Amino acid sequence: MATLKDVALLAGVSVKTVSNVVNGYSFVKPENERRVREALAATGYQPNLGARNLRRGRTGFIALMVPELSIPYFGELAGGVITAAHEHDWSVLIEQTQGQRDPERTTLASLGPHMVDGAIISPEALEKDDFTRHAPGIPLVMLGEHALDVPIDHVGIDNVLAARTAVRHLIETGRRRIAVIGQNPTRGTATQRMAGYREALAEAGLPQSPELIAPANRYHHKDGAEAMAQLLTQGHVPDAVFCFNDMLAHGAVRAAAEHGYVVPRDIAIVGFDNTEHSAYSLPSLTTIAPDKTALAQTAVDLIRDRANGGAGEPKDIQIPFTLKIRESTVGAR
Amino acid sequence: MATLKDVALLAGVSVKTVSNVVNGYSFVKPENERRVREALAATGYQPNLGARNLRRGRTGFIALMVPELSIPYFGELAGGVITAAHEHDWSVLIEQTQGQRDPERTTLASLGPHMVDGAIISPEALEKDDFTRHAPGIPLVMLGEHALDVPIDHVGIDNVLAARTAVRHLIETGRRRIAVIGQNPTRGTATQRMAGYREALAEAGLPQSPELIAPANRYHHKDGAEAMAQLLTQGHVPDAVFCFNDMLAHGAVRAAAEHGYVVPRDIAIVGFDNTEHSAYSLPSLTTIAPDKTALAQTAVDLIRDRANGGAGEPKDIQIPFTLKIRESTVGAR
DNA sequence: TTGAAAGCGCTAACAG
DNA sequence: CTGTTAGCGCTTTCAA
Repeated sequence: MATLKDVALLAGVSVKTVSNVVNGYSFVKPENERRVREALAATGYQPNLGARNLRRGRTGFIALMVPELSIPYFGELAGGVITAAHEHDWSVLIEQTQGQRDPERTTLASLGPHMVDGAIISPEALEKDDFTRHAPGIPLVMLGEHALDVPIDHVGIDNVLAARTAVRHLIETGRRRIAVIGQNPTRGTATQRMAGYREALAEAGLPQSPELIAPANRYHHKDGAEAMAQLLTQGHVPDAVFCFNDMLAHGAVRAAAEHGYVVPRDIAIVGFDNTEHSAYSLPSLTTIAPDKTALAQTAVDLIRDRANGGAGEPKDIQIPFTLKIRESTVGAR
Repeated sequence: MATLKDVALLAGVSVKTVSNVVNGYSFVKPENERRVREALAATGYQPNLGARNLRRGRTGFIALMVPELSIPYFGELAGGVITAAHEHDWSVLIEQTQGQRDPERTTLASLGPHMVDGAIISPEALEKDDFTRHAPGIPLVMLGEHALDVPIDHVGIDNVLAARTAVRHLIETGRRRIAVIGQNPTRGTATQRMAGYREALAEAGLPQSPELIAPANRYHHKDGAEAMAQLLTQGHVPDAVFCFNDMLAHGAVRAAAEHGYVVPRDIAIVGFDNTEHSAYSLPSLTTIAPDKTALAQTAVDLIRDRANGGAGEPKDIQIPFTLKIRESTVGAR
């Protein structure tokens, strides 16, 4: 691999001059520039980013920490982050945590200022303590939850309100026995969505029935299907279910069908995330749709601001969401 | 940020000794080790990976280039690659190309030996020429397609055989007018799957009807739904459809339903990729299931072998696949 | 305008 | 066992 020095030698000039040409700095004597360019081409010189960054004190990378890329929501989000990051000449490093505290903490701690220029983290189980202890010394932005009282930039949607909106919709369409799937005290997301669920019930004067609250460890189809099956076989048949993400919801729809219930006639189901599939499933899924593009953009912008030395209070930015009303609650088909 | 030197100063030893302790090298006098460890703790020392890698001539990163992370198949695959890479102390950098030649080429060219130690690429539209011109000088492994005759390690499934298997299954279950959705001459994947489709038809002595071949530019639900709608409204009603990925298939199922056709009674549908959703949709989707974990593992292993200096002929590794027979072709429910 | 030289933080010879 | 020292490839004063 050709280095600056090689090029300089070949062109018969100093490293500085070559560096100047490469970086388009101050005026270089045309004659020299020509020779440098020739040497550059002849050697096929490619700058060593590692060395350059060492010198400049930046890395050219930002990290993105998500539970699992195999969850379509995070796949979609990650895609958006990569796109947004490219606009600031950043490449994106992705780490997975399974939404568990230990991997989240370890990953956080491993994020040195020498690896990445900043990190976007989507923590589920992290505690305040983990932050204070393992602050990686780089700009950080939290994506999604904000149950933690830590002085870090945050971007997300109003989870409590979103959950309340979803449940309210079920109530407005006449449902009364509304179950929830996804309860999980170790997940920040779950806690907030539970709160919204309870608020909506309270608001409508409906009873809170513990037997209609189904926990879920992971948030895959399987978990939704199992939770739904359990509700149905234990005789706690709801007339609607609010699921904490779309995968749980699709699993629940399937389980309901397998048990002979028709969605939405017998049971209405609403999800959360509006992943691409939900507009095409049978029935299509009513769900909360966060503006994922804005989420990704904003997160990257926040990192950029801090990386450029932006100081001041941590920001907390709310991104809009909408409720997509589809067949799983109003049964158009 | 504390450096080795700071630690050495504080511990009253040389940098070398600190480096030895940090890297667990040769025996260090216990007394010194203790002092070093104290200093390490006191300063909260974190090695500067950039500098270390500069010295070692490695970067600690591998790149993964995929069309879109928002396609669940690639999300699942990327998750597997990240997991496998971690076992070799690599972090994974993800780049998206939209399956288009230009971004693929640009990304390939930008992959210097100083950015990453290797790259796993899942090219769709790249041509041989692009490789010879923009070879990044790092270990490369192609994931998925292998239409190109370039001397690069490759891991994938036998696409032609897989496609043939899928179509054969349709024929065996009595289908005769078998359409295909996803044809696209610029995509390597599509070309191979078309070949398998044709082989299966020929094998069974079925006619090849051009009007049953529906192209698709992108491979999302939308594209599948549109292609299906077009087939149906133009009067080319098939009794089965082979879709080049699961998203197209789900879109097609939905469009069929919207036009009043029942899957699989009127039209059987088979997909490709076996993304998580396909086991839970209504109807669940018959699809080709590549062993994604093996795919990811093997790709990383190939990079590792080359990065460790492994020479020799480019390898071409075939990963097994199975045909998951589900409701969309045999209608259990 | 260009060259020489220092140094980013680290590792690896090479002495001691 | 440990210290000294020379770079890895690059950018950046500082002089010339």
